[in-house]
Amino acid sequence: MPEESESHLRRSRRAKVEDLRARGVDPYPYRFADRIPAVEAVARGTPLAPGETAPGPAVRVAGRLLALRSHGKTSFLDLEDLSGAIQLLLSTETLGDEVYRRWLADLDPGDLVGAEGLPARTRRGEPSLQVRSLTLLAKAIAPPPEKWHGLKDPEERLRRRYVDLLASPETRARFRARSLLLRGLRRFLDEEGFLEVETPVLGQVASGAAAAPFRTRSNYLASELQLRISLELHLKRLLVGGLERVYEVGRIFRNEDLDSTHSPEFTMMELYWAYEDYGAMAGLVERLYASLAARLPEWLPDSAAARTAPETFRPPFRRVDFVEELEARSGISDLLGRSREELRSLARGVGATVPDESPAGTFLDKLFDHYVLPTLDRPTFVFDFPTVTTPLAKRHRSRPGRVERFELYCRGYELGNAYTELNDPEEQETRFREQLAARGEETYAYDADFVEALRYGMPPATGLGIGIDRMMMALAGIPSIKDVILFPLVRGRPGESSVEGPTGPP
RNA sequence: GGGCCCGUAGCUCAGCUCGGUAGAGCAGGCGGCUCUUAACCGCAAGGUCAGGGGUUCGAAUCCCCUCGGGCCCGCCA
Repeated sequence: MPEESESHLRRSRRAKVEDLRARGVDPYPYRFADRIPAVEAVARGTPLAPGETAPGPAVRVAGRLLALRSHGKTSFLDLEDLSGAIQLLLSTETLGDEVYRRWLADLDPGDLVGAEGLPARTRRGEPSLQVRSLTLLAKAIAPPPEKWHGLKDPEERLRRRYVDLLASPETRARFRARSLLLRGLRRFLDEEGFLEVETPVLGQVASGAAAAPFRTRSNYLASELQLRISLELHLKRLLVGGLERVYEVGRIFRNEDLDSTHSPEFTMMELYWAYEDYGAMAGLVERLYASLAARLPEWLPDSAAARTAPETFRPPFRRVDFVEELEARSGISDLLGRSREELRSLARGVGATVPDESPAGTFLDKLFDHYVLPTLDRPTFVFDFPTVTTPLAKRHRSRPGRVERFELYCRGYELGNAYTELNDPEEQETRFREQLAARGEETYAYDADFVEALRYGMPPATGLGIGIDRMMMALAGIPSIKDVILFPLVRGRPGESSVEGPTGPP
């Protein structure tokens, strides 16, 4: 526990804890069984007439006290659990003067309590629980945020997400929706016959994408390790091994900035499907998004996104060709016939500031981002990227200079990236070497064991990658990635839980 | 990496332009109230004005530095 100067609020609550203990009451008891959700308790009271109390049976609810409104001999307490809130009705009439006063004196907003009582409606018609017994389940020493405004400070909402969650039903609903979305995704893939697998986070070299890895060290191996930046190369090894349809939902790590659409650790879903190509994959992606969007109203009710998503993601999705669409939007002809220098000056012309020595594909990507991306306001597959930036995809079966790859875009978000996978070991080796030659540092690391795996024979296959955080953002209409990650990376503050002693490589 | 903005009580915010004893609401304490639901009424209390330095008779306010955060741009899938 950090030493912090105790506010008078905390002192007062701590004093109540001591007082409870002195009276033999455990402020942190072990269990409160047989409770029903608050909304269900509300439903039991709703059919009653105003002023009426049900004869029975008694019900039990548990949750956090939001507000206490005391009127002398009657008091109203709002209790909230994950399902919703219910009003507790306390009166000297049912409890007796002494017990009533004792309970009110013991309790504060933020406390966790269990209540048993009879469903009732107040004279004003509010469904309530006429309380017979009340049990403190955990005394809150720290006072909750203000009941009306909640926790607004964006920094505190991230640093102390638990306070954001306890104070905000909207935040709880958002993260619950993320969980349900993930469950829906797994169910869909399971039903399609895919096996969920787990592959290593730690390895000698992180490959499968172009990104700076986090580095750490194994004491056992006495060597540097890297955290994965992609799931791809291990999952393809599983295709070699005969698992045929596999997917993984896992955290990957890229040593980059945190901004509204990037997080240094984020959740990636990748799947690999033997004996199919990227055309089949486009069909699967379409069905996947349509099925998830259709259920969004159930997962995140009362949201604008839930109302529009089922229609937005109704198949078939629009399909465009990377080069044709870019040429049409930009008015530039013969893009693939142009030199790297020409493409660079075209990219510079639209404000891109990438390094001069970047490969041609980088300049094409910049042009695409400028001319085409803003026009993709409904789900659109972009097909057949130029070969240059995609070392893991198979060359297009009929179009020179292209690979069999598509990305799905919607409203500026990339919602999926798929290839017909390269499975020729010699070509894979060449493409890795070209990458290394072209860019040096941040590029696809050469993974010799992966090439060796391909030499045993990887079936023809298609693969897909979807960033789950962005999928959640796009479906639920949330503009910042920090709002879909429970505990985003934040800078440490002096004096806060620092690690002592040696912590890793210098 | 560049620019703009923010940090005041546990929480939500005034006060800063134009320097002069630190303010409100909620929450907490005491008292009152048998139907409220942002309950209400009365009384009393609550501050490292993010941190450090400077200017000044005097700094929450002006200047500089540091820390933390937000937004935009750039970079990065």
